[in-house]
Amino acid sequence: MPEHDDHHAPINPAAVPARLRSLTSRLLGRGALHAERISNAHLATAGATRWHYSALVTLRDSGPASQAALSERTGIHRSDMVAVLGGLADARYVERTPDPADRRRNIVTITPAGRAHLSTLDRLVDESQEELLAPLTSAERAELVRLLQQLDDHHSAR
Amino acid sequence: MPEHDDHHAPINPAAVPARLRSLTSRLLGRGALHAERISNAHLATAGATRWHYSALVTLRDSGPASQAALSERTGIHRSDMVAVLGGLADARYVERTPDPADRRRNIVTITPAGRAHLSTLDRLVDESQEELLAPLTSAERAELVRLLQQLDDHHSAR
DNA sequence: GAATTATCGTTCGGAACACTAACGTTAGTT
DNA sequence: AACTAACGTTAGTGTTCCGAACGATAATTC
Repeated sequence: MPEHDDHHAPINPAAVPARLRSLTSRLLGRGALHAERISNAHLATAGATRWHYSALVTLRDSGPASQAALSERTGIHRSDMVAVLGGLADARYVERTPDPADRRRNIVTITPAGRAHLSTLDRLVDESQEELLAPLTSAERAELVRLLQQLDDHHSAR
Repeated sequence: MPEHDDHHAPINPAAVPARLRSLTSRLLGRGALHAERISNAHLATAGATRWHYSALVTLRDSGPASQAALSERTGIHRSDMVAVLGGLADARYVERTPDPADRRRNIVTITPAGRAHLSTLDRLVDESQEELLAPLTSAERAELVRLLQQLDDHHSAR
């Protein structure tokens, strides 16, 4: 007969050790997972992914660009960019036209339909960030962004 | 003839748009990637991975445990834990013995050799954190850990 | 006590992600 | 002219995270 309070007690009831709990690399991984799940869930309601969103935002805010330039700006690998733009082009959210000045390149441009779609995605992303950052004050959110940017800038530097 | 300063200039030289640059979910993803690369590179010099490290630390700091308990504490999926412990057991860093009180369970224990190995890994992980957090002051590192813990605690809560 | 329900370790496989290699095409360099 | 390099594209690899299912065992319910 089982004791009700010691039911499924593991050999040792201790939780995550402090060493692990305060490991920044681990916390970053877990934070990224949470963020990824939340963002994908929201964006999926509009049939989009984070990659689609990144590409569209970059096209809107930094203007038309070649696929290589888009890759560099978004961090999406150029071999993955093909499918992302393929999907966006199929939905008429972007247009791919050959660059007359350099025939190796495509000039990718966001369409009016793409802008409309993007404004929906913008809203979904805002909701994602709100859900993700719910436990933090707005000062804390700003500080977190600042620290993460410093980290990224440092390690992305060439 | 190419101009040397405009060599490979993309259609539009603008960089990552601000909207993208300050997106916390994106920054978390990039930070996690940097952290993962650095940690793996260091741990690989001792033939280990982050999973091996997490398991060993948890066994040392929280004591012997079943595989299910280990899974819960480390966040490693129980189906992946099998191979991790298999590797550690092959190297004699842990021992898996059936639990006499519950024959479904294995009791996993870290061996003296495992502790010795772990002290090496501890050093490598410390070096990883130092490399990862190089651009931050020690106050900033503490603040980053605090913020990330708040985030993780909130989203890991059941 | 028998039948059901749940947990354990384990195997298999899938989905997403980041990336490499290679190719034909085009441009730039020597 | 010959070489080198970048472009978009396809195919494929390794890792990570996860769900499904299984036999074995334990706990719960009738």
